[in-house]
Amino acid sequence: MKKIDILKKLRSSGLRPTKQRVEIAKFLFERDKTFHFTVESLNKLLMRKLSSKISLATIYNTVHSFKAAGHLSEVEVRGNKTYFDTNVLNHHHFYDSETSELIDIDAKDVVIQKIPKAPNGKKIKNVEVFINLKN
Amino acid sequence: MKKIDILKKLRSSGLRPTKQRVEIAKFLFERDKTFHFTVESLNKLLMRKLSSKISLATIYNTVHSFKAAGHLSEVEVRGNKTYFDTNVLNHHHFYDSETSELIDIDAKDVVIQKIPKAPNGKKIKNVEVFINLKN
DNA sequence: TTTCACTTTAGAACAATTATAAACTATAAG
DNA sequence: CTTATAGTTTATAATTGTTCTAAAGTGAAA
Ligand SMILES: [Mn+2]
Ligand SMILES: [Mn+2]
Ligand SMILES: [Zn+2]
Ligand SMILES: [Zn+2]
Repeated sequence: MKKIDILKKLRSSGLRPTKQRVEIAKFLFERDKTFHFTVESLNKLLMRKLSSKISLATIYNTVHSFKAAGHLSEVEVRGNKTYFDTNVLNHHHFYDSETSELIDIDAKDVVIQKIPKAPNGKKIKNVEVFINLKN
Repeated sequence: MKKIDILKKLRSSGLRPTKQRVEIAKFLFERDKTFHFTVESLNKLLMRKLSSKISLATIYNTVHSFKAAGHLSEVEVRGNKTYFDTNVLNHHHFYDSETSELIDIDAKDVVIQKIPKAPNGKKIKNVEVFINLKN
């Protein structure tokens, strides 16, 4: 993903392409593989990468804006930090609790044969499969 | 589950059956259906139920002790509170984000046909299926 | 009964996140 | 270009969930 696309991505979701948002978006979206992160880890990586500092509040704001715009998703991981995911397609995860590392699993690589029907009056929105790993 | 079993359960896991632990264990384990809770919700329910107050620190201590003893499990739910579960068997969940309610799914009611193999050097510990609901 | 390791407790400390409000800036209008 | 302004960033305070501390209390072994 090129910088011009970053600008388009921001503008098309009603987000002004500010210096900070562009830096964060470049960092998050100009990569080939999915990136899973917490705000804390993103902050550390950005501090290392960038000369100028982006305030922590801005990182929170931006990540939430990107999520609201559908450019990031949230992954549920044990512990009390929130994990985000640059893969916004429906997919699943391996989770290595030793390293706290998430690995994507393509939705097509998981086939579920049997699933209970949703409770009365409810529908199934989506199914998430979480595979815990050990050594 | 009767009180005598509660005492056995505590003693057999090396936990002295103190007044507080017995009250909490009775509240958690003397029921037919699985109970999903956060420490906050448990605290509120206990305050309502009991005449004497149990300190929040004790509720945290006790829940952690019960979890360590294998009497409770932890469920991953979006948000930054930790959810606990009186069902310690391998099972799955429906999650209704409208009401923040978890509903158990018996392991045998989910059959997975295809799953990717674990990454190099890792093994699969367990598979958790999380079914998000909508109205 | 006495003793003491284990437990409870109030409150402090800590960690993650959100709110506040003042300074700053992208951009649209003139 | 200027200017006006709504949107944005920032430092910092506030809030929330959880863990730590250390003093007082208690279950149970002897
Ligand atoms: Mn989490
Ligand atoms: Mn959680
Ligand atoms: Zn992912
Ligand atoms: Zn459950």
